Amino acid sequence: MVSQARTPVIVVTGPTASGKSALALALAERRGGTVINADAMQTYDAFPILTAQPTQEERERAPHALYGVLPLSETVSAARWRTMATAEIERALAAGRVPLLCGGSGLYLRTLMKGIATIPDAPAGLREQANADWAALGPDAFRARLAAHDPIIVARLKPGDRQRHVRAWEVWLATGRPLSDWQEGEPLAAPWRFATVLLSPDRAWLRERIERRFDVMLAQGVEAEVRAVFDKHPDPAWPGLKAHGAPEFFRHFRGEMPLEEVRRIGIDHTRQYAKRQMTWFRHQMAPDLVLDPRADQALGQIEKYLDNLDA
RNA sequence: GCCCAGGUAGCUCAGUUGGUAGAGCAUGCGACUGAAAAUCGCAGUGUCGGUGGUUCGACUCCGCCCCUGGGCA
Repeated sequence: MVSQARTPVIVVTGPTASGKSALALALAERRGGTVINADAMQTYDAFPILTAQPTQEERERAPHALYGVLPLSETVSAARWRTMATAEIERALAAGRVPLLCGGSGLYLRTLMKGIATIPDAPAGLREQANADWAALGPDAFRARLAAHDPIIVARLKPGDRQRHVRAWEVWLATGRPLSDWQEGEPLAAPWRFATVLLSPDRAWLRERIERRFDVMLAQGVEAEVRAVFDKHPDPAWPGLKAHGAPEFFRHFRGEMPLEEVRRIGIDHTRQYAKRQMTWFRHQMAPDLVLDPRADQALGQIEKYLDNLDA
């Protein structure tokens, strides 16, 4: 048994449907770990099936944290997740357990490991107004208005990138200080050592797996799960409603799309997301261990690596 | 069998009065500092159903054939 004081925080990441959860659970069982969710969508409580959260049985095999902890009406962000994850890591360590981050939100993991600029929260409603401005003014005028206060950020952003322009404007309005200026500040570094494991699957294999998983979700009753939320007429702006497949199911419920198309588009979007994740990991991350999830010895390789760290 | 409408990128389709083609989606590649399952950027690809003809030149016009959908028998 290795000394837990020397054991780093373990990070298991990779594209969606690559087998992160199963691997993390196996590791947690063998090392006395707590699995901590590092996936934005899985923090919401509304779509456990659609977002592929661990099942009840799986959660009984080892402690799990940050799964389905926020109502759909709330918004997670990288910084908010970092705060929650930090608390969970500390709690696990205090209980003598190995913190095991598991998830595919690359930005969140980077925010935790390398930090992010500290910026005050913007008052509610500002973002909504900024989005409305973008629609009313059009990209060029919105951009010009922002450039008058934060030329640096405007130079960095692609002209069509509504979301980031809106964010920059919101920060300027809320703080009177340019976002580019805030970002100059020293990010808070995490106090722990991390051991990062990246699952890097073959694309064709993953594409097929994503399709199969969608069919499994259908068999498990995702349609009813999404329907229950649809029937409550949620605010369409809630970020949690963007889980792959949810917008398509909504259109289906409105009679605008056959189920077969929901399936097709849901699968397509998930595959596109997996591609974006792989691009992110390839260029934004330097993992300690890169594994092919198809390999049976993946678990063994990780344990060997961890044991060598402690030796 | 006859009539009509079609056969153009992987899919759905556009293509002005003849000058060898282009959108959306899909795909590939990339960016990424508080919505990240988000938000964006860039880039392919085509025996224009087949075949003969008219023409300097045919995806565009004409003949024949094949296939698909609809209608009439």
